[in-house]
Amino acid sequence: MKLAIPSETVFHAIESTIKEYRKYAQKNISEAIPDMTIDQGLVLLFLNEYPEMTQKEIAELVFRDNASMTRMINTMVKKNYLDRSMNDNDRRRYKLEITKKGKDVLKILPPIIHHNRNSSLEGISKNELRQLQITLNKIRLNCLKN
Amino acid sequence: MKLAIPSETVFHAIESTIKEYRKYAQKNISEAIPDMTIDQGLVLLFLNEYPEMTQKEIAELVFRDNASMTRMINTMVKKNYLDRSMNDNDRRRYKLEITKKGKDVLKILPPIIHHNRNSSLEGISKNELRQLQITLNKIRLNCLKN
DNA sequence: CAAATATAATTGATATATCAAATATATTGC
DNA sequence: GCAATATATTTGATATATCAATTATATTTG
Repeated sequence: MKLAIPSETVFHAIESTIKEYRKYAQKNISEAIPDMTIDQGLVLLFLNEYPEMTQKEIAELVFRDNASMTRMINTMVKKNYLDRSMNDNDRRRYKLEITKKGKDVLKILPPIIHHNRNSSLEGISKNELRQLQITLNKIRLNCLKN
Repeated sequence: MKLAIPSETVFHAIESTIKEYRKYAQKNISEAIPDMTIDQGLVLLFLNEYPEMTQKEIAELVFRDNASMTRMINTMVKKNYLDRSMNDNDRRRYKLEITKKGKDVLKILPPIIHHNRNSSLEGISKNELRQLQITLNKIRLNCLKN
């Protein structure tokens, strides 16, 4: 069986691209907010936009599983970015609130993320980006349906 | 600052695609070889192709850092897929050898990987794939140079 | 309404990721 | 040949990932 060597496949291209982006984005975030990770930042942004969101819903949006989300939120509570308290309407769920420290971060984070996204997409046309999304989506759907 | 919601960005598309592919590919591998992960499989393939490769070189090819590679190889030795012994030419390095169990896996792994790759790329033209690689590479290089 | 089922979140086990610091050996330059 | 430097690998700290099993509460249905 003749197999393309992994590093030449499109999957490797996808993976190395997202890793390079993450490394780059994380570096820029860390410079401004040392103890904040990209993913914790995204969770903050989501919670800010949709305050009623459950952990499960956030997990789906950021494409992570519930267990990961539980642990991520644990560390965010420990780092004092979030407060977790009981939700009296549905006691299986928690009420998640952004702390003062979290709100401060929300002031400086968006421009950094904006810059990360823009600068990593420099020189790529709208059209090219749209095509990228389309092709990626085909791959994703193939994986889901098989 | 108006920020696109993370799940709508191209980065999310990239990330969710590779995750879906990994999940799909891992499922197919696990059915045939329960204790083998995708990445361990790739390391086996690489070592088979390039037996003299150092851990550092493998790490670069599979786009991981040295520390991760050390730990991955530790678990592969523990699972009896690899033997690690001293390299007398350069005693900073190790000699990595694929065990019988590893060789057995190498017989059944390639067709599975082949199938994973093919079926997830169904309905995508050569041209479209080439364009995908080109665009991803632009992003990757933007991240590297910034 | 009670039993069955569904849902939200956690926990345990295991694998991986990154960074920075440490260790051990090789190589280079004076 | 020795000191300075470079290289290969490991280790520690911390964050994350997935799966399966568990807990606790809600909802549905006979």
